[in-house]
Amino acid sequence: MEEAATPRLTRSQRRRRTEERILARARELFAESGYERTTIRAVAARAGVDPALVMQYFGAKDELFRRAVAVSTEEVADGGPERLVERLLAAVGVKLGEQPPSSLALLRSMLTHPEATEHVRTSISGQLAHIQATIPGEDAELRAALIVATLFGVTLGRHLLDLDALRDVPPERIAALLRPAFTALAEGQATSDATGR
Amino acid sequence: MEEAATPRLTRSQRRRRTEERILARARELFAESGYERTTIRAVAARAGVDPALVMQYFGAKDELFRRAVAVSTEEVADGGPERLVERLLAAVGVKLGEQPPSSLALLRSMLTHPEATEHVRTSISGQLAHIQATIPGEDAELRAALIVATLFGVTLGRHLLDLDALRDVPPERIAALLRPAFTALAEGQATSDATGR
DNA sequence: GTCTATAAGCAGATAGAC
DNA sequence: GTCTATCTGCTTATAGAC
Repeated sequence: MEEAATPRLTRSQRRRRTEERILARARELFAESGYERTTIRAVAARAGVDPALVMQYFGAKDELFRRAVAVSTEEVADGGPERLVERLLAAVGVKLGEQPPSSLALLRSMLTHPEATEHVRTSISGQLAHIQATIPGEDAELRAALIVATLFGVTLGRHLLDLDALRDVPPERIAALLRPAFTALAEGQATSDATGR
Repeated sequence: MEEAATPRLTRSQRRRRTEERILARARELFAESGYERTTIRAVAARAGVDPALVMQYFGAKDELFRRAVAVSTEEVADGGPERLVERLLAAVGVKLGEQPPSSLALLRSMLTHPEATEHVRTSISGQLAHIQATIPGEDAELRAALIVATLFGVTLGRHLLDLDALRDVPPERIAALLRPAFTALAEGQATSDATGR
């Protein structure tokens, strides 16, 4: 419509790029330091823009965080009960490979940022319900919860606590060791007399 | 030495009591909201004292936090390899019973407060080394790490994320379901071919 | 459209009155 | 010894100049 000299990128394209860059840097910082310790100023500095611009684009810090963690909701692949353990181990592989920064950002703040807590709780409940549905027996819910908790603990230990014993281990080795444990949880019989009573 | 009217509590006793009360309330708040969101003012308000008094006693917020989480380093009871699983399950019972507020305060901030992260990492490494020493085979370290991670995940899910599926379950039931899984991790053989390669 | 300047609020910490 | 009043610094957020 106008006589613009057709720049290589239109304004809206440039805007989108800048926005994406800010978001990427925000994810990094949220993943490193959590919600509270991450400042708009630091995000802006790392993205090479003015702090006011971040506010202009995202309105408020809450909103920036929400956008930064928005992507991350995974699903455990569907399937019959007999292949459950294999699918779980595949999930282990995924969780222990490269985790997307958006997930790490969410996990990092999950214990201290109420909204993040709720997000994680919902996500876990979803996985749990899904696994539960393919486990037989009346202990299904608890068994599913223990499986999810294990997955959870390993992911945390590796990516957020950086435990030496987990950090540099190939996912396949972990999956191999976890297989009998998951099998026991998913299919095994409960042993009574846990307390020696 | 002096003519004091022997009050029911000496000044130093009163002081110690007040200090303990502040510490207890601080633990509660740190456990609920984490380090960042807990303010000296809020601690003082809950303890019914003046904010300046808290500073007087503890000097700085960091120091208050350090004192609040100081107590919590547990040990997995010692013993030979053959009883390892039973000792682990006993630890489950402990971890799933009432957790001391100092532990919860530490755990709540473990992902976002660098000092807390380090504290937890050290504590976990200690447990890990201990368990590792009683597991045979060359996978000992990794197996121990997976056991600790599981314990960790369950504790977190129950006490900090308040997962419905874990919150109200008697520790004995959880221990019973966990036994075969721990046995598999502590004594079982690794199955190869985790990736289907 | 982008940035400068600044407002407004809240935190931890301090100095000094009582 | 305990509290009042305040300082200093840092944050998010806004208003307005360029």
